[in-house]
Amino acid sequence: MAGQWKDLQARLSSRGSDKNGQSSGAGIETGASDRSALRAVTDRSCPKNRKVRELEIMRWSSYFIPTLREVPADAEVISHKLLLRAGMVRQLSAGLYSYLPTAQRSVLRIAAIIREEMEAVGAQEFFLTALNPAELWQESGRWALMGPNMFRLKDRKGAEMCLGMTHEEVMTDIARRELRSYKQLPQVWYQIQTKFRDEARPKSGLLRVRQFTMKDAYSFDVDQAGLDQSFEAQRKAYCRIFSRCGLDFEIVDADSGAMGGSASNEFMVYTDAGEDLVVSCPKCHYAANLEKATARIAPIDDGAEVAQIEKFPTPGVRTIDDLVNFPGGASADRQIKTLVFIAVAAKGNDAQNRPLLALLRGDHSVNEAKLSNAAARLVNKDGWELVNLRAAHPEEIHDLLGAHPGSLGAVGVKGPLVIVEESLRGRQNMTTGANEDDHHLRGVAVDRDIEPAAWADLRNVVEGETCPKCDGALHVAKALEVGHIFKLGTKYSVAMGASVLNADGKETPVIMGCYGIGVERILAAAIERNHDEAGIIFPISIAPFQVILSPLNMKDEEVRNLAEQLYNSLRASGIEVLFDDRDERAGVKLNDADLVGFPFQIRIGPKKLKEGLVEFYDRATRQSGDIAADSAIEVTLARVQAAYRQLNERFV
RNA sequence: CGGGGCGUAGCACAGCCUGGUAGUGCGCUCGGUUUGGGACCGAGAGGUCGGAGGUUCGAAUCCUCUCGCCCCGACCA
Repeated sequence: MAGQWKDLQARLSSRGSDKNGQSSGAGIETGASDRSALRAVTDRSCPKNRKVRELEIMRWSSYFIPTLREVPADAEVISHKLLLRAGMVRQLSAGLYSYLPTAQRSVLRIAAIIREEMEAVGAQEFFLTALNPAELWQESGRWALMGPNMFRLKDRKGAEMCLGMTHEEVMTDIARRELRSYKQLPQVWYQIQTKFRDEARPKSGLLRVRQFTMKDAYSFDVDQAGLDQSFEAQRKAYCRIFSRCGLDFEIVDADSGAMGGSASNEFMVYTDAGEDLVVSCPKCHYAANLEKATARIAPIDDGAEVAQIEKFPTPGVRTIDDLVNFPGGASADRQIKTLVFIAVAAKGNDAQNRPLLALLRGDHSVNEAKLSNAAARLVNKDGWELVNLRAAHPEEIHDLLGAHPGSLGAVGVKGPLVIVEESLRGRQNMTTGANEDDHHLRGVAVDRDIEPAAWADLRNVVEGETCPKCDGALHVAKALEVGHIFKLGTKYSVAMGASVLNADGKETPVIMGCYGIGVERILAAAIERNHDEAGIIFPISIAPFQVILSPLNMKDEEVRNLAEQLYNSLRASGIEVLFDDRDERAGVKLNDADLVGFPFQIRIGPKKLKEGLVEFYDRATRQSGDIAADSAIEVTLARVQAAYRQLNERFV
């Protein structure tokens, strides 16, 4: 991995000067590929205008950065507020955002980093259509599974279409048509594409949206060992991508959810704006999404088994707490909590609603992802597929158990599937509802009195419980998912018939992996993690510009002249510089620069210039220092390079 | 989908309860004075009050419907 990284660096540094005299030398990454493509067109079509256009495009007076003084009322999370205030994005509709030029520059730079790291592990870039025919999704079974989260439409002939939420089906379709032999494998294909999801509730600015950019990669291998290698290569590439983007992240064990498959890792960035909870151990490397996390809990001494269950009246008792405080009640960890769910299952065109009881210790809370997995396993046994799992309505509960929530239990229950949480194994002298309003049972022994259809881990781990791997105390924190890698296995290749002949001449389904990154989430996460009261503090690798050049008084001729000079020299040195040539007061320029978060600023003021000095300002530390005006280029280059080194160092 | 909140000038908001000439700050335009952390003075431009219907002599204001946005929950590769 270190070797690959050095190769990459060498490639970057060996990039020559282009024809406009802009050099990408000195190892400074400029996201040059997109820009040079643009330039090539301009060069041919309008050579005379090119110079004018290029000079003006990096001048704030003509560049579009509509910063806001006041915070828009609709914004809640910090990244959303700052993206709006910094003039980077504007909202078009719920969950739909326009990226203005500075945001687009950042997004392109993030995409460029992703491309470099994908190519470095041998992944090949595709460009697929966002518009997909329904048939493909029907083949994989996800047409039904995705439900209302998928944007659907009909073409003029009435054929059903959808907007892609992800591209397993399309990639698998290409694979099945073209791949014939194990000799063609492995293949790793990726794209950076717009995805559409009709989210029930878009929110938090760019964090949960209905249209976004995703890098999605798919690997095709002939055997499990190959998949393991592909998976590992992606995992390492992801580490480099997020590091180069300046993000601190945690790799966590994750639930595979509707994607199916076995191993699954999420790349998480800790932030309160995130919607996931990560359980981590400070003593070892254990980290898992709450949906997957486990913990060891202390055994509880239940005393000697009593022979008889005893029903007793509990007027008005509705909650676990009520029963704790009720005379003759029980502590929460000696109660059995009974929750009723409806599993919606399908088999072909048949559908059925199956009631399901989840039993947990009174002081534990149910984790619906775990419950859903357990329910799916049960339902699958009979050849059905779990479509949905929902909490039962109060009327349904009463019809089923003859009592209202607050007095429910599973003792003697025959009809519904009963799933019992692992921590209830062997427990006795427990208290639970009697399925008769205002009555409970005590003296319940789980093994003796309850008939489980399955045992399962169903509960949420809580702060402070013991790590499953060591004796550390677990920590729970909010986090944002920026990447997710799966070992899919053969779910799609079997469903859609993608197979090759192996070395023994036997037809075998290809083994797949899929690997996703939310591009704009990287941008938003970087802002969540890097900001202060003045604004954004961009990591240099993804900043819209590396440097802002700020003459503090445009009326002063000497200031103006030096600024022009420095501007040209910086550009010639390959620095991405924005020239704040606006005729604004110093305060406005300084505040705007801090708000948008350019990593470095060169400030030219009339007084210091008389002594031959300019100021070099570091946005992250908010420290500035005087430097000789004629050393400004040298200093800037050194600081920019040092900033990149700092980001890259973790993987050398 | 359930609960809550909000739609009035580019932005942030007041006015609504108690119906009668649509306002404040910032931003914008012009003139002048200023010029190192979001200047000051003066003069201006800018609003179908989200939309439709109703009540009324008269509706931003009251009533009904509707659309949109935000937040909480449900949901979420």
